[in-house]
Amino acid sequence: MDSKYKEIAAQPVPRSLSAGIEMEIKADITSLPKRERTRRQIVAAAMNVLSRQGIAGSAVQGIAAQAGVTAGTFYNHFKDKDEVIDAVAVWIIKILERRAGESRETLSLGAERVANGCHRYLAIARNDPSAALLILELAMGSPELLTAIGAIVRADIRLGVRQKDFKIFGEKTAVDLVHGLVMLSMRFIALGNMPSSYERSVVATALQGLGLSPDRALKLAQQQALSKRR
Amino acid sequence: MDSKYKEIAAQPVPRSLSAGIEMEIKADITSLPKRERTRRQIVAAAMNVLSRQGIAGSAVQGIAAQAGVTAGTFYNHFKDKDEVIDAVAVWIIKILERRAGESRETLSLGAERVANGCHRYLAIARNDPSAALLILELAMGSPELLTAIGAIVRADIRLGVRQKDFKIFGEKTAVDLVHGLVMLSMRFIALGNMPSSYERSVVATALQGLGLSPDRALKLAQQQALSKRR
Amino acid sequence: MDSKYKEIAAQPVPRSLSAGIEMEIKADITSLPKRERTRRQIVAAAMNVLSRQGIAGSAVQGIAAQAGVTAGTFYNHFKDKDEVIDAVAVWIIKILERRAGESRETLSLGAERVANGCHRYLAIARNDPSAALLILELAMGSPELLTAIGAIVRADIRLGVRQKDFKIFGEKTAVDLVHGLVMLSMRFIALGNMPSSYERSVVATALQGLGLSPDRALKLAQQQALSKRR
Amino acid sequence: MDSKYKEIAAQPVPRSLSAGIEMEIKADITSLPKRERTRRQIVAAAMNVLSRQGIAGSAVQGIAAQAGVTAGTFYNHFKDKDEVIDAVAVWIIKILERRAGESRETLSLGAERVANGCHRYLAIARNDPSAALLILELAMGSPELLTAIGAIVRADIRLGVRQKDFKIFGEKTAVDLVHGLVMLSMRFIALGNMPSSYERSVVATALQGLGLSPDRALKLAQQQALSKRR
DNA sequence: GATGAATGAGTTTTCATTCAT
DNA sequence: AATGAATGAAAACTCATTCAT
Repeated sequence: MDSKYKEIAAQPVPRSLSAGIEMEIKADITSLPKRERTRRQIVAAAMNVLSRQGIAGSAVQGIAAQAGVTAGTFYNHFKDKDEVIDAVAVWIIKILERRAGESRETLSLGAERVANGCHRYLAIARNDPSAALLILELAMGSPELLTAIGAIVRADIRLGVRQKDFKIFGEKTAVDLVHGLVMLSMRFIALGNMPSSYERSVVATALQGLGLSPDRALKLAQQQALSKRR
Repeated sequence: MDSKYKEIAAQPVPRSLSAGIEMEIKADITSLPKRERTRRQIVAAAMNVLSRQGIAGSAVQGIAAQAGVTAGTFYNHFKDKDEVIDAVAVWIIKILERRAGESRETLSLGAERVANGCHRYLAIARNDPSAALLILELAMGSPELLTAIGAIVRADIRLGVRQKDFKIFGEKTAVDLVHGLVMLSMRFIALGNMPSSYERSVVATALQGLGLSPDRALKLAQQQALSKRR
Repeated sequence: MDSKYKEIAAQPVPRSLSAGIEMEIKADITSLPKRERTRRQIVAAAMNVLSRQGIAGSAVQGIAAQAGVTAGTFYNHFKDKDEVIDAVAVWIIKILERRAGESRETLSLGAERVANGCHRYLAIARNDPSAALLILELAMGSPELLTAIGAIVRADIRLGVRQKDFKIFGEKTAVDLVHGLVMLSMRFIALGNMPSSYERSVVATALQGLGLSPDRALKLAQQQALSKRR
Repeated sequence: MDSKYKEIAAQPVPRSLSAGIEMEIKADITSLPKRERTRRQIVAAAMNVLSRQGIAGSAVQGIAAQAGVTAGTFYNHFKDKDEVIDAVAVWIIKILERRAGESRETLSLGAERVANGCHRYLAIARNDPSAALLILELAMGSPELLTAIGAIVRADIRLGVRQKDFKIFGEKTAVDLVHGLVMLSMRFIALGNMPSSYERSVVATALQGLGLSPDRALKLAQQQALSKRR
């Protein structure tokens, strides 16, 4: 029965960042040529459905229904299921990069930027657990997403090293440290309900791992924690 | 088409630790009563198939075929796919714990133990990429596995703290640091082919994240790296 | 083996009322939009298969094959087996009601109507044993069908009571009397081959149970028996 | 998994007539030779499981588990599932006949006996709905059970006719009247909760259908209703 | 470009039944 | 006689994908 998928589509999404990402994908969609408009609608719908049901649990028909089109239309725009998943990943990277760019502008220290970046990711997990879990799931599946996200923090770390704040054993390892810790913490935050003190502790630990003294690590973690939402 | 599953079963498994784990599961299987013997055979087969095809990509039929029984027999022993996956996870934990226990006996310092443990996990990724990826996938799915594995390193960290080697912001965060970094690195090692210098760098970074000075971190990382195989 | 279901579909249906009901369901099907057309085809096929094989003995695949579609298509139209069975029941009620309405128009007495109704059901059993058995099976499974059919005879009984023909102990019990007797007789007629005198005897007994004198009961039973076919 | 069936077996049976019949089947089982003892145990278990889960919903393995034996043993005693169902039917007939015999001894009038018999069946539905539903289900499947049970009431009706109480149109039809009404009422009682006034009304209606005057019918229905339990 | 309808290959799961011990 | 283990055939249901209109 097709109605089944309509039902899934009808379920309200709790006001959340997933809706946030979904909305960003659909932003100024009206100004686009028709073909691109439908495509975007489908990608946004996929973002929505994938975060709610997980990758394996999502069906093309569900995504199509959520987008308000039929499965046939889906295949007019995407070769197969994987292709739309890739498209979602690409959009997520794009959006995360933009957000990262926005907040980094005002911060001059690499350490600050790293702290800020970590907090931003942890906030996603807190404010929109399902989007966070989707990001993690995507990251597991495609090393590209991992690398892309890594590129951002890599630049910040390099800056921090130049500023003599960080002492690291290798750029890649340093990125992995931050990355690994943050992703694992995102999972815990998204799944359980960790106290917000956990988030600060995570960020401080990451900074210490990059070579900061415990004191400075903690101080920076606190500082950047302030601007929480988003 | 049933032959499909036979083909899967027939594919040779590259000489690997998965075979290693698979073999450990089947060790002294002959001395067991028949029921338990079959059950073990299925668990071992599941270990084999799951690592080759991933969790979502594995079918009960395939596991049964690999075990040399029919799907019906599978369901005589396990309620469903999830149950056998849990059984695999339990076995993996058991085996990892045993291996961890063996090597820790000779090490008195928490820092040494942590270094050694990290190296051990990274070695799994190097020697048996698919088993490593399965472990990672299992860990993503069930926080219990995560916690179980975490318990081992947690004890080592606590020891290191008592010995004034580690300076941490919280036990959980410290565990997550090690865990997150090691798991991410395992993925990279399993997927690409990282140089073995990467492994040392990873371990050193983890130790520095726990509060060790760069020098000692690096030294310990080197030291424990020696006993690689296994 | 898929051919199994094709064979079932290929078996000729003995010229019968089941075919009758099946045909009524498919009547003017060509004028319908495609989706509804297929749906009807499946319901008609279900009617066919269910009467031949019983509810428990019927498989979705068999119904689909009989309808000339695949099982997948079946599930595009019905959530599960139960849903198509319900649809069959609804159609049967609809058809039985229509038929009842047609013959009642010309009869002014409640007693006549009851006699006529009973004969009509018994005729189904005689003319189309398997359809009758299906109706009985459906009635056992869902009290709603029972109630729906009951509503028809209930009105007739009420009329007869107002006309001082019937003396009953309660409307429900009266309905149950007619219902119980007719359904049981339908079974006997459908299974064995009872003489047509049995049918008259059944109707007379029902009328006597409703309070008619033996003479009038028998007379009415004879009278209404004349218009047999259908 | 086999444990599944053990769980079913472990569910407590509400104190009931089903347990009653089950117990009667197992009565003085200890004095029997081993082979017969096991057989009885299985039949009793079948009675238990069939009433709880319906015929289609019962599995051989469940019956075996309930009997405390394995499925293999089941097949040492019965050719197939149908055979044990037949055996249950046979036992039910035997028990119902015995009970009927017990209460009829004291009643001299056919009308009394019929009234008493009807009440006895309705009481089964009230006191043990699931056993009643099983009896009905069995009756639908095998005309033999129907006939066997019918034989009892047939004798009573014949007696009533000789005593000039009943005026009927044929013995078979008269039996069917009683039978049909009682079985349908049993279903209603077993499924919903009908008031006990319903039972009296049912019996009165049956008697009126056999030719009794409304007054006598009602009086006898009341009279025989007194000895309810069992 | 979009639709809606159909497909068919999977996949899980259940269960009556067999059989060596 | 009983067991316990295994079997294999069938059934329900899902879903990615195709295609004529």
